[in-house]
Amino acid sequence: MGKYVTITEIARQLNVSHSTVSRALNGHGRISEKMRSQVVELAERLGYQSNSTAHRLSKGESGIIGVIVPDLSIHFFTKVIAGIQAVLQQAGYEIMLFNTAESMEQEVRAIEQCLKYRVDGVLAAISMKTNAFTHFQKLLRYEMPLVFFDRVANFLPVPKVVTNDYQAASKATRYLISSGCRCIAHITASINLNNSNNRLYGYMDALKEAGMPVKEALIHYYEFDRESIGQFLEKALKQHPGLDGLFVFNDYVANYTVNVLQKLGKQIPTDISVIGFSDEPVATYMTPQLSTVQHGGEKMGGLAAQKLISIIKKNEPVDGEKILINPELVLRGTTR
Amino acid sequence: MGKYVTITEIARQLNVSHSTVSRALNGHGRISEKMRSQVVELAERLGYQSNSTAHRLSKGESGIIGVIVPDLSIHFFTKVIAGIQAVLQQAGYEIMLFNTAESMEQEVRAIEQCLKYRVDGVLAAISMKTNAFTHFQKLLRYEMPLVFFDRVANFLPVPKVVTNDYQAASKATRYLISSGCRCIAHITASINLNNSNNRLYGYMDALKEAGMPVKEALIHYYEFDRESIGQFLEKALKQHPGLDGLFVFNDYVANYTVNVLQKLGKQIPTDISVIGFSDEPVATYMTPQLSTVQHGGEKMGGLAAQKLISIIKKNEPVDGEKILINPELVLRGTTR
DNA sequence: AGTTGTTGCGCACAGGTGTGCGCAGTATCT
DNA sequence: AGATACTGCGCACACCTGTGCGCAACAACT
Repeated sequence: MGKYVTITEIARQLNVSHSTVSRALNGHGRISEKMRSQVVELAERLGYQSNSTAHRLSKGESGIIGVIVPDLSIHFFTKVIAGIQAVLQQAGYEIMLFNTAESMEQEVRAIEQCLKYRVDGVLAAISMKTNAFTHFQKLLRYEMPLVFFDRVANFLPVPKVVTNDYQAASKATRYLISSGCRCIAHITASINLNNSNNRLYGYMDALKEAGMPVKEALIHYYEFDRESIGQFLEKALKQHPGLDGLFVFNDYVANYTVNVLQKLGKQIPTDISVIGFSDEPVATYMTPQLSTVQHGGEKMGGLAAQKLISIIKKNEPVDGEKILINPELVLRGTTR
Repeated sequence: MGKYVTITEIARQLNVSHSTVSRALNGHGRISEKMRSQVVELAERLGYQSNSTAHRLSKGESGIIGVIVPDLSIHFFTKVIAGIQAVLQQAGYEIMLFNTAESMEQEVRAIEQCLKYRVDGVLAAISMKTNAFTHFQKLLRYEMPLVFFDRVANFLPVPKVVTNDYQAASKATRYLISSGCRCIAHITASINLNNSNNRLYGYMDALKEAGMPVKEALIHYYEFDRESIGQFLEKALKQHPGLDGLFVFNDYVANYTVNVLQKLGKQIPTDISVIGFSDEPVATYMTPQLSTVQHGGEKMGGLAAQKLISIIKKNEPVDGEKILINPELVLRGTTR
């Protein structure tokens, strides 16, 4: 007994019209209690499943939200998706997932599909290779509700949910200071400027705030060449033997850094405290476990989804509002 | 500017019927070249996007595949999804993603939604807490194409794509032997029996095959208590000072184990070779980098998707066929 | 010129659901 | 008993696309 049961089929079996069945199941129009229970009972028995597609077609809503992510293998984004899903599910939406693999063509295609499927809204993080934005503008021309998260196009009049990198970095640095560190180095990334620059400024301002000098010799611009980290640390330790704190822009690199420091004979955190960034799984699998900044992926996803829903529902005027997420410190074994 | 353009609207503007427009755009019926170009031109100008929902409704296909995953934060599953997406996109399908967060209720709900949206097929990995299978049986009663991956229900007559854990473990162990190891220990998990038991047998059989004894003292059953690993290693090294090889059921635990061994003064891989399992990102962030078994997530996703498509398209009879994926060794710095 | 073949397009329906309107039947009130 | 109100349900349309059938117009043939 294969295929789906429709309300028309139920209507046929009961010798009534399909509208009666519809009313019985939804309780919207007037319907006698006797007929209602009769219909409900048969629907139950035949295993009726309402056809969302048809329903949404006639209502003009799809019940689907397009979620566009640049790289699923970045753990952070999976947390964002979890946050998105929790909120959307509450509101009765499902997720159509697009993984652009950092390709602009894929991103364009994803948006095309969102339009074709008459998705009710789009949540997107922009790919690194995206250098034109006509596809997003097209979305806006169709008045499609859109919210950016994490990777945003600042100049588009679209709400954006992003991490407060500046505050996060300053918080981490201030903690290092308050726990007794007197000479704090920072490893930052030379690409992906938006995020890491803000973290760099947060680090520098926290130092200045505490009356500590910012020294170029204590800042390393990482460019995906691991060896440079060992060289940097050896040189920094030679110039500043009192080096006792380190803030790293990313947990994976922090993990590597801890290994290098241990190999150089340093005790973590007794000699040197280390704080990473993102709270990736690797953080809890290190020895000692890594203190880090919780990137707040689920929170970001949840807020972005809420914002999107309120745009869809209340039709609120869309502006370029930027929602900042203040990350939390997660203190584990690499700090005092 | 504003809402969607329909073929009816295009037809109205050209004073023809909507079927003419449909034919012009799809080229299925007979149509004059003049009319065709006229329609296409106007459609282009108005920014026409065909309404997939309506199209699929009339064709009786949704063009959507439901993908049910127990935990997105497990990196392996994101690779599977990437593999799935690559294949499905080729075939013109989109993904509706469900993350059950290892909850059976969520899994039941996901399947309910798949039915409501008249999804064309379902790819599922079962949650750990699933102890009844009526929801999957319901899916089968509706003749919904279904393929399991990684976490499967063996007794259901559904194709399954899984890792060949036995062969993977035996391959890893044989490599350790061939690279000169003469005393090889194994850390396995005491839960999730299916997978880890097969790995355990693969390890044991490889030893026997090489004429080496299987010793209980060299096998540790890990139960998420890290301290036990240090205790196990110290004891094993005392009883078997010649211990020079280690096969671990999971990269994260392997990472921890390498840290412990280094702390015990062992050189990796000079004194002891280590092989992990899964090729998680952490493997490349260790020093030395971890040799491991590539779990083959993308391959698994791709094969599962292909199987599903062939069921949908050719309507091939469904059986409980089990497709095994033979993982590859990834040799890095923790082996000789 | 009449017959046959071909071409271009409209009509009407299918797919499943929801709803405004109206009709018939019953209950209530005067 | 007649007027009014209300109840229960069917009809027809909307949402949008695709297609089988048939009609009309025209070309080509005998």
